[in-house]
Amino acid sequence: MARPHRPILSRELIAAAALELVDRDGRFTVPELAHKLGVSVSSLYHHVDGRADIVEGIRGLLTRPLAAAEPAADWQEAVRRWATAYRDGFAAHPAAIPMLVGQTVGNPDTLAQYDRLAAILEDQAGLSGDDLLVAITMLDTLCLGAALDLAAPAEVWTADGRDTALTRALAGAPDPERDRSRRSFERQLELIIGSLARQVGPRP
Amino acid sequence: MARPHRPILSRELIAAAALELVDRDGRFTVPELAHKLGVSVSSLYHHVDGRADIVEGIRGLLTRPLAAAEPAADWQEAVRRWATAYRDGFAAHPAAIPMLVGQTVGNPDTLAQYDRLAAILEDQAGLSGDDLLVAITMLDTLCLGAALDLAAPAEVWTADGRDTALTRALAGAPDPERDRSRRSFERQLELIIGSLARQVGPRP
DNA sequence: ACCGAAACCGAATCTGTTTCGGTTAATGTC
DNA sequence: GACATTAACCGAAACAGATTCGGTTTCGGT
Repeated sequence: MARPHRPILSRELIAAAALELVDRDGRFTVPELAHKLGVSVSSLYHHVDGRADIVEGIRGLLTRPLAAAEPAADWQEAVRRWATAYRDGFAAHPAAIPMLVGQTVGNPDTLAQYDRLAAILEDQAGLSGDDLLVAITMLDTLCLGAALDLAAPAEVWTADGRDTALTRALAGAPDPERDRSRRSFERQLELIIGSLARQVGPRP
Repeated sequence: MARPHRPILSRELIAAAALELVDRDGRFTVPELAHKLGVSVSSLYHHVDGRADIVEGIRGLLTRPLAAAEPAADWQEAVRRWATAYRDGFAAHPAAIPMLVGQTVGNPDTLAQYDRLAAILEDQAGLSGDDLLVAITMLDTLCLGAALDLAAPAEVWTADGRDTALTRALAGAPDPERDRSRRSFERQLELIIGSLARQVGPRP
C-alpha cells in the first residue's frame, strides 16, 4: 500500500507489459496497464514520462534485436541483415505499428541503429551526401511499409460481395498472408540492394 | 438554434474541415471541429458515425484524385500513374497519415481503387493469383512507406549532438526534405515496375 | 536515530468522445 | 392547409482515458 520492499515497476517492465496488451488487444490504456501490473495508475508515472514515453519504450523493445547484428561479409549482406531484422522486429508485433508511426522517434537506441546503417553505406558501400540519404530513405520506407502491410492484412481488401480481379486473386490464394508479405518485402529489398550495387559500381 | 433553413453540415464538409485542422495542427478533436464549423459538438453526430467515420471521410478525400486517372498507353504507365497519384494524395497531407494507418480501410471508394489496380495488372500485364497479390503488396507498401516517410521527416534523425555518418550527411544536404522523399519514391517505383516487366516477359 | 528521496496509493482534474432529451423547420400526406 | 413525421441543430450529462497532486510508508545514507 505504500513503498514496497522491492520495487514492483521499472521502465522496461512497463513497456513489456504494454506490448503484451497491444499484442492481445491491439491497443493499451494506462488503467489496463496498471491493472495488469497489479499497481495503481498513478504509480506508473514515477517511472515513465506519460503515455508517449511508454510507446517509446515499446519502440526500444522492438528495435533491440537490431543492435545484436553479427558482422557481415560485405555491405550488401550487412544491409540485408539490417533491413530484415528491422522488419522482423515489427512483424512480430504488427498491432504496435500504428502507435509507433504516430509519434516521432525519441528512442536513442533506435536512432543509433539508423546511424549504424548510415555508417555501413558510407564506409563500406562508399555512398555519401544525398545518395546516402536517398538510400536510407528507401530502406526505411521499405521496412515501414512492409510493417504497415502486416498491421493491416489484406483481408480488408476482401470486404463485402465485390467480384473483381482483386477479390478473385485473394479467393484463389492458399498462401498465408504473412508469407506473402515477407516475400514481397524480400523481393523489394533485393531490388534496392541491386540498384545500390550498380550505383556504386563493381568493387575491385 | 434549432433546425436551420438550409443544412449547415454534410459528411463531406465535416471531412474537409477536419482535414484542414489536421493540416494546420497535426490533429483534430471533435470539439475543435464543431467550433470551426460554427456548430455544436452533438450536431456532428447526425452526419457521421463517430470520430473514426470522420477519419474515413478524410481517407475518401485523399483517395479521390485516384479515380480521375486518364487512360495510359500501357500497363507500366498505368501503374506508374496509379502509384504516383496515390502517393501524392498522401504527400499533400502528411499529418493525416498516422490517423489513416491506425484504422482499417472502410471507405468503398478507396477499395475500388485497389480493385482497379488489380484489374490493370491482371488484364494488361497478365499477372494472376499469387503473383498479382505480391505485385499489389509491393506497390501498396511503397506508397504507404513513402507517405510515412513524409509524415515523419528526416529531421528527427538529426536530434541532439551526435556526429555520425547520418548527421553529417544531413548537415551537408541542401536538398529539401520533400524532394528527396519523392526521388526515393520514384526510384523504387521504377525498380518495381522494371521487375514486374521482366517477370511477365517482353510483349509482342 | 534521523533525513531526504523513492515507490506506491487514492482522489481529483482535465480533455475528449458519445449519448440523450429537447426545440424548430422542412417535408410529405390527406 | 392542418398534421404527422423526420431532419438538423442544441445543451447537458455520461463516459473514457490521461495526468497531477497530496498523502503514506520504506529505503538508504549519515
